[in-house]
Amino acid sequence: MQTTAPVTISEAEWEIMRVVWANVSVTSREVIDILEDKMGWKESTIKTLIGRLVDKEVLETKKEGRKFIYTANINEADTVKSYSEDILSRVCNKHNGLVISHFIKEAQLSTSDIEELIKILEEKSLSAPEVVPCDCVPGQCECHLVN
Amino acid sequence: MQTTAPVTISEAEWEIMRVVWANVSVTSREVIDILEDKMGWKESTIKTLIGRLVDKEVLETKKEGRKFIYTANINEADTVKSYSEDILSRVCNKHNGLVISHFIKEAQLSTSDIEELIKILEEKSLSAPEVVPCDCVPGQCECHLVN
DNA sequence: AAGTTTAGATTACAAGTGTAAACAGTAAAA
DNA sequence: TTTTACTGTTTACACTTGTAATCTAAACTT
Repeated sequence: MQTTAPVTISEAEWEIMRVVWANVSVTSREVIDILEDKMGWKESTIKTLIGRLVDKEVLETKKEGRKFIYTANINEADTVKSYSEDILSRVCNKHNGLVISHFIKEAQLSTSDIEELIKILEEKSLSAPEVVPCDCVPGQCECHLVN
Repeated sequence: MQTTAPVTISEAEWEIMRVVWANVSVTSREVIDILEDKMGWKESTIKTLIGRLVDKEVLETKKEGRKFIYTANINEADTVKSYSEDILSRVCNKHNGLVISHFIKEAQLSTSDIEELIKILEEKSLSAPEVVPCDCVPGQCECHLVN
């Protein structure tokens, strides 16, 4: 069962998730081998992080002999999406464009990525409003200063 | 002096910052009036958050009689940008396009926002690579499973 | 069967957050 | 001038996070 959960995954936990997402199903040993050196983490640390993710039900476990096989209960795309929502919720709607332009500037994009994005934008353009309404709490963005 | 600081602003603190950014310079009273009801926070809570932002040197203060005038020491755009970098650092470069497409789908964008973004993309396209190289730690993204 | 390795569970502990009450000093009001 | 109100400071406390050592039970070696 897939939860588009309001679960928060911390930065360190995210590193673990990347390994799980990439490998689909892993043992703790694999995660440890992959991250121990690269992150400079002790085995213990990685075990703790895995344990927390299991507690949060972000990782599923299947017992296999004495060890567990871990799989992700949320997928990367959904998780990234909820991050997107979070960041967009932090600025006035009127600045959404600006936020995305930052992203585009920072990101490494291939020609085909760019083509794809332009296509999405063009499509979105068809139903886009002339102007985006601000729905901030009055006092939390400049829009309201004018009124 | 403007610090593009590695300072972290928590979610609750961000709400305060929005008020400061929007109003350029504010008193604690103003922040309290704006956020108390909307956030369901007690006056005390807001004072604590302001205090912490001052400690972090994210807010500057100027004494004015018995009260302080608060101004931001970091700007919204830079802060948003550092968030962008953070989120991009959490996925394989090859997925940057996907991340941005999520953003575009979630965001409310006006026709002129969209035009602007397309323009940026077209420009970026001129120097874009055919394919983006993955630079993940082996095991942390699918790219490496193949090699 | 006894010893050793290993996987997961338990415990630890400091820093950061969300949330707030209590306090102290100064300015304003009576 | 005494009282009141208000602003900033101190203290509080539980939960999360980063980071890890230790413990326990099972499995693998010899």
